[in-house]
Amino acid sequence: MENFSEIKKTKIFAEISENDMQAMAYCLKIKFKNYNKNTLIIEQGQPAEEVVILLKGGAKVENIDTFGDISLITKLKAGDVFGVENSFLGETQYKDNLVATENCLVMFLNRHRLITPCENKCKRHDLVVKNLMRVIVERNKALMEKLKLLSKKNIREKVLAYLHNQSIKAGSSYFDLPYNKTELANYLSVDRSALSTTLSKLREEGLIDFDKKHYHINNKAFEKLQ
Amino acid sequence: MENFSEIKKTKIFAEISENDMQAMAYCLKIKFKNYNKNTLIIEQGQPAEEVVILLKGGAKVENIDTFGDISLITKLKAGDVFGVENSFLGETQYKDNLVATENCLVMFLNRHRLITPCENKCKRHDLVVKNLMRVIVERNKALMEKLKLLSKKNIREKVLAYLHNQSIKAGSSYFDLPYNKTELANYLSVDRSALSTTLSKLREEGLIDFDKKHYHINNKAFEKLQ
DNA sequence: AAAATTGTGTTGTTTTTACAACATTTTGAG
DNA sequence: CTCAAAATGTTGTAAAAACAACACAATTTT
Repeated sequence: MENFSEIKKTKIFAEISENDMQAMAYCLKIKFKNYNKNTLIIEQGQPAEEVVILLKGGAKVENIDTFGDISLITKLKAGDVFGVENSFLGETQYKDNLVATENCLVMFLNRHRLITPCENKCKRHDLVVKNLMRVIVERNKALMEKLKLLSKKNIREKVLAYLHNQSIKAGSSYFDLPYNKTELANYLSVDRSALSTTLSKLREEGLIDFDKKHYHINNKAFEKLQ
Repeated sequence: MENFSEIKKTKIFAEISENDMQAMAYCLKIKFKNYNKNTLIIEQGQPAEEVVILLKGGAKVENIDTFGDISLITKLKAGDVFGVENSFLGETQYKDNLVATENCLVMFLNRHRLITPCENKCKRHDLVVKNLMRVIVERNKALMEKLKLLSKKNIREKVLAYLHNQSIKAGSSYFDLPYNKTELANYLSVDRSALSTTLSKLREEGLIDFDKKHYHINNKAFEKLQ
């Protein structure tokens, strides 16, 4: 099947065989499309008729608020999903922009077909729904984690807590962030230059070290968090 | 069935008949317990073996961070659910405190039984899973909404955006908040006295008005948000 | 390889926030 | 109803953040 090697790596179609996938392809009205770097894949406010899966490349999710300010919600990599919540809530508009940060191959699924398992025709549809659920709950967890970050009193605590989280996830005190400094400031909803100052101070104090997107957090910093 | 009038009002058992409920009761190992006001229903860090449903009364969800600071996550009312995400992610610890803010009647369900529909025995189990999913997606949406609030640059914008949201939800420019000023400050992660000052200023400018938990947002304020 | 664009760190200034202290009001328990 | 506890609004001060401007570095484009 076309692009199956990428499809099987996605969170939603994990554990699905090529045969089963074939059976579902028609039912889910699967479509594929390529996007060039820096092009808009989904525009905030447009009718949300499809669930979007990133098969190759990378993208970012952005939100434009009523003041026109743009904030970076998150970055997506191959296998990640966009617009799932809409399906379950029956919401008819995408609430964020999806922008290709690299050349992308994108898969579209009909959102109505996705959540209502069809009789007989496609066998493993129930497993897909279960996978979907997992994706949503994981996002839920990520959102709560970010919420805790943004609830911190000052930039210093936000940064330390974020680096601490990422370090835990990487399973090492050395780790890479998906963001450059400008993006990190945006992600943490703080001023870029203020973030830069804070990072420099933390480095000066020997609590952290960093180079480009590569970071190291010292044990001493962990202690500060206890 | 015991407490069925409350159970059928919950989000998870919406549309379930008393007969079906009866059939599920054993399978889900349903238990009931009463809690007095200001007592701890669930303690952060304890083993998460059950999903908690508030049948009567009110409760608040709090999180204690590594610094020992307590933040108010949300308030629950009759019919609301706690600890569902744990079930899906197979997480073994509750990540927040659940505290009764009034005398409560609480229902506990076995988390393992909840997400794995049992064969034959309880008929409408699949509908329950669907309801659960809806609950999670709705919470997801609420989390994203709060995230957008906390991303705002200053208290003024946070408050205006929050009041705007609540006004939309209420479908009127007059509405009640579930929080007093102290709790609102906590919810928005800002200093209480700073919030108080901001609210006073907004009232002085004629953008909003309020008395206790009752608020009114003026059209002028809406315009500021465009 | 050169040029243009974007990212980064630093500094000084202005604005906003947190913090602390207090008087007053409201709430809730007995 | 009374009294204690909690919530609220206000003020002044200290701390932190946002903002703006800039030089330099890194990256991307051509």
